[in-house]
Amino acid sequence: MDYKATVNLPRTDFPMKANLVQMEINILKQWTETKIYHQILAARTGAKEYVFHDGPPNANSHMHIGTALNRVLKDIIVKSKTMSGYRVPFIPGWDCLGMPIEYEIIKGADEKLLPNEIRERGREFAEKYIDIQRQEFKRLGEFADWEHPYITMSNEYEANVIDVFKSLVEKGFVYRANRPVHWCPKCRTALAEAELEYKEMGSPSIYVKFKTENPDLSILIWTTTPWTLPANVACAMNPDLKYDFVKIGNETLIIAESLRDIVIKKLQITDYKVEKSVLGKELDGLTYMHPIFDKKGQVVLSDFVSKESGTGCVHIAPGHGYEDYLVGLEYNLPLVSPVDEFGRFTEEVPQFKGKYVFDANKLIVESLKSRCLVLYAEEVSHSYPCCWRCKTPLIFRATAQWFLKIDHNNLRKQCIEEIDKVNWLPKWSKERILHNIVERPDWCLSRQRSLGVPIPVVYCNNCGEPILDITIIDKAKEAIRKEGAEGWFALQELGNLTCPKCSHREFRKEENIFDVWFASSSSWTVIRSMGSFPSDIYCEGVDQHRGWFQHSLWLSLIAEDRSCFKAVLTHGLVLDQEMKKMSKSLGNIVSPMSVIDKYGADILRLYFASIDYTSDLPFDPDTLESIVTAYRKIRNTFKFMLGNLYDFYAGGISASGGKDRVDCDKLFEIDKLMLHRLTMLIKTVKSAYSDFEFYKVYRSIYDYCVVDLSKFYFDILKDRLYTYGKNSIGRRSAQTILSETLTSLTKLVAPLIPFTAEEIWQYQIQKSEDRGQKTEDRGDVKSSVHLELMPETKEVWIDNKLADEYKLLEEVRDDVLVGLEDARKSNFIGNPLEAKVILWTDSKELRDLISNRLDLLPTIFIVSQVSIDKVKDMQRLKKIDVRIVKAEGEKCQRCWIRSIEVGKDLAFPTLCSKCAGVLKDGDYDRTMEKQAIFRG
RNA sequence: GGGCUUGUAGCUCAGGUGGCUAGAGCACCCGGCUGAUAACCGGGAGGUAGGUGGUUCGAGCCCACCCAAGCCCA
Repeated sequence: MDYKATVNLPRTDFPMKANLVQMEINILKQWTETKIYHQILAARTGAKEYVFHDGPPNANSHMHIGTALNRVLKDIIVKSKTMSGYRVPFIPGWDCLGMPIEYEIIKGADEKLLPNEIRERGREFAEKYIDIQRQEFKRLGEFADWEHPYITMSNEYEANVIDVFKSLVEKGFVYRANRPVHWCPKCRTALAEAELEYKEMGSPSIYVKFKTENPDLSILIWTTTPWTLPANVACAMNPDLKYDFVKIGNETLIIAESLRDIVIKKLQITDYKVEKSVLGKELDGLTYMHPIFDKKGQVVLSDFVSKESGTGCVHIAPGHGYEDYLVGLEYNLPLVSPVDEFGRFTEEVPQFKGKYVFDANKLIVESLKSRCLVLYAEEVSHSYPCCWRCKTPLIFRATAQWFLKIDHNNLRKQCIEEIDKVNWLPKWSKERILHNIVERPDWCLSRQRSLGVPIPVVYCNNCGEPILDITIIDKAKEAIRKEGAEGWFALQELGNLTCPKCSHREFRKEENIFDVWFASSSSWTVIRSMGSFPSDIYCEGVDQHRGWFQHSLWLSLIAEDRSCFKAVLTHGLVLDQEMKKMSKSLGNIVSPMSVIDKYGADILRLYFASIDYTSDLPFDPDTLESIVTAYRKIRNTFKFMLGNLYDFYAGGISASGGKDRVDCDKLFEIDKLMLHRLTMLIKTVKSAYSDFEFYKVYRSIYDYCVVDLSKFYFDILKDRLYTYGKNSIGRRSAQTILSETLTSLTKLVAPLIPFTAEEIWQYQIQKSEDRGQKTEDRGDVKSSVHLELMPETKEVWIDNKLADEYKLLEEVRDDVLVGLEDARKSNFIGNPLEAKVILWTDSKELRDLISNRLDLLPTIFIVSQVSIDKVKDMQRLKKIDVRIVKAEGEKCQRCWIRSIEVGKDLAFPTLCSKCAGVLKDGDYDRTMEKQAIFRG
């Protein structure tokens, strides 16, 4: 007789095959309909707020894989903090200004556009991508206030930027100066640090003599930018470096001692003599003849002169170099910048007037050579800053710009102190930001572009005096708040303003706009206006140390006198499988949406969650496949639990009580053990969430599913679940644990795979309703898992003694499994239930441990019998001696365990006593049996 | 050229303050089961710890240098 129909097999229509893409879209629809985000916030009314200010991605393209990582991490934080009891409003933002979009607009236009046309088209362009990205972010499963994002091109936002500027002006941080900045001669604009791209480029490398008034004595300088020589005004030496007077034939060269040999060798000079050595400071004020013009220059001293490269004598052109500029300030040197916005020499350099500087290099070198000033010339390849958009090599050019004075009012020092108060995660991130703060030059705020927030400044029409005035700024702020940037440009009424210099009353408006970092780094005003300043956390990629993190800090420090974030979480960048960065030219770009459309968002999320994001992370298809496999394993673990709980009434899927639930003290020993392990898992996972260590969350949950549940507990449990009486305490005890585990795991996993967690959660609710459970009987069970709190850890469930004992028992089990495998290999047995295991050890401690629960061991090892005995031919394994023999008795046709009891019950001659008892009581699932009869 | 970071089996990760015969899981190979079945269980093989030196009785761990990769800056 076939007893299969009398076995309590798992029953569920929860699909093994996830069909994730469709399932996610359905759940998404449901979340939209139930307004899940707002529902969650409402449910957390009165709870402690966790302020998480979103860094705005640029609205200029579809979501990149790196953005996907960032969004997933942010959402895991939002969801896990929410489930930890916080109220976590999340206002998404978009950056709509700046070169990336402006460049696209200009590129796509047939004709030259006016600034307001660029702004208008930029707006349309950004709006399009905000919508696209919003859809993509939603598709990732992100919870946020999607209908009310902040966008940096909104009137309100731009007015806030002006407001921040006002604070800067009021506190005296803003000045206008002629200063060298990175300049793109093609785009004709100053560029932000972030807009530079270093590329390998060839340049002339020349060693040039600066003759002193003694025609036989020269200073030797080295440069790779000959075109800056017309702007030369000085020659810098290091005060503490030794300089040699090197006599070569009739002439003498001044070269730093530390570089002398290298230089001499380079110049291919064999015969020379060091006449004398002096310290750099002794050469202060020495004059020399300008290499191009008929004028004099002087030696100045500066610490920045390196003893490692060049000649130790540095040609100084304050109009063309930042350090040169600083030296110039110190010595009050003239600022010569004879290059126009197209990168051509002006009439200040009549010899080369109109020549593009990079073309002029050659002419300058020839001119120097003709006057025998060049001792050596070659072509060198080095990395050189280029425009990130048009790839043109940049020049350093002095222009009139607006600056933020970093050292005003001790700001830099205050910033360093503030950095110390912020929690930087990981902690090396603090070093990183400090390096960006300590040495940075004043911030150039102005850009000669169109797509951005206008700088609210006017110039006198008569004398050209720039006027920085609070009332003007206030007027600009109001105009922009009402009508945006155009409102400011259209503004006629400036009050009774008179030029402080010439008293004229007519003015023109500044056409420059703010650096895009200024606009995007004012975004903390968004949370300020919500009364939620500062943010508990900022979370962006490592590259933002020089960008958004840093600039947000400066601005909030000035305006609000404190940092806008309490913690900063940094993640690495997404690279390809070879750890190379993704780029169009390498063709190794992976689109996150293609992954989502093929596998589902939960897979992508799980992928990112599984990797330690603190360093850069590779993205490769093989790993993705392994994540798909891992997901299936996790899913199947849930399916097993669901399938075995179909008849279990727990009194609400997460509640205690319920008629089938077994009290803690009546649970089977191994079930108690699993309660202990579950508790430990919950502890680990919760602390990993709170430390933002999501890969630890993933790994502990995954390992729990595979190692603790699937391989160990479930395997052992099958006999009890399937063959024990349906309502027996043994089966109910197991189900109690399954129920608890199911609920806890679903919650724990919810921030990582929100769709699947929701699917499981609602499936359970649906099942209990199908069984006639009313919604009001559900207890405190919420309609969405995302409304729930993380499972509590109950200290009473912790039993370290039991856990230790089972750790040992599992080691014994491992040995038994090896023994069984050997027996199988020699065809002695097939199924382990054919075996009886005989164990022996000389360790009394271990022998006591196993003999105390000898009756449990067959179920733990999943064999028919176990005994403790010292017999012949035992296999000596790691922990214990093992011998496998044939099990005694006959195979029970229902539970397949061999037992000498089989045959004793005449009513059921092929069953063991346990199974016979179950059948007599009729305590098993009859559905299958009826179907079998019906079919038969 | 400088700062920061990363480098443990094919992949993702473990390995408090140096004691290791370097561990898991996945993938792989072999086998079992057919009552989680487009599942499940078992076993096995896989490593010159990026490299070279040093400190130490002893280094995956500490130090120096080098190599590769990433970001940032010149």
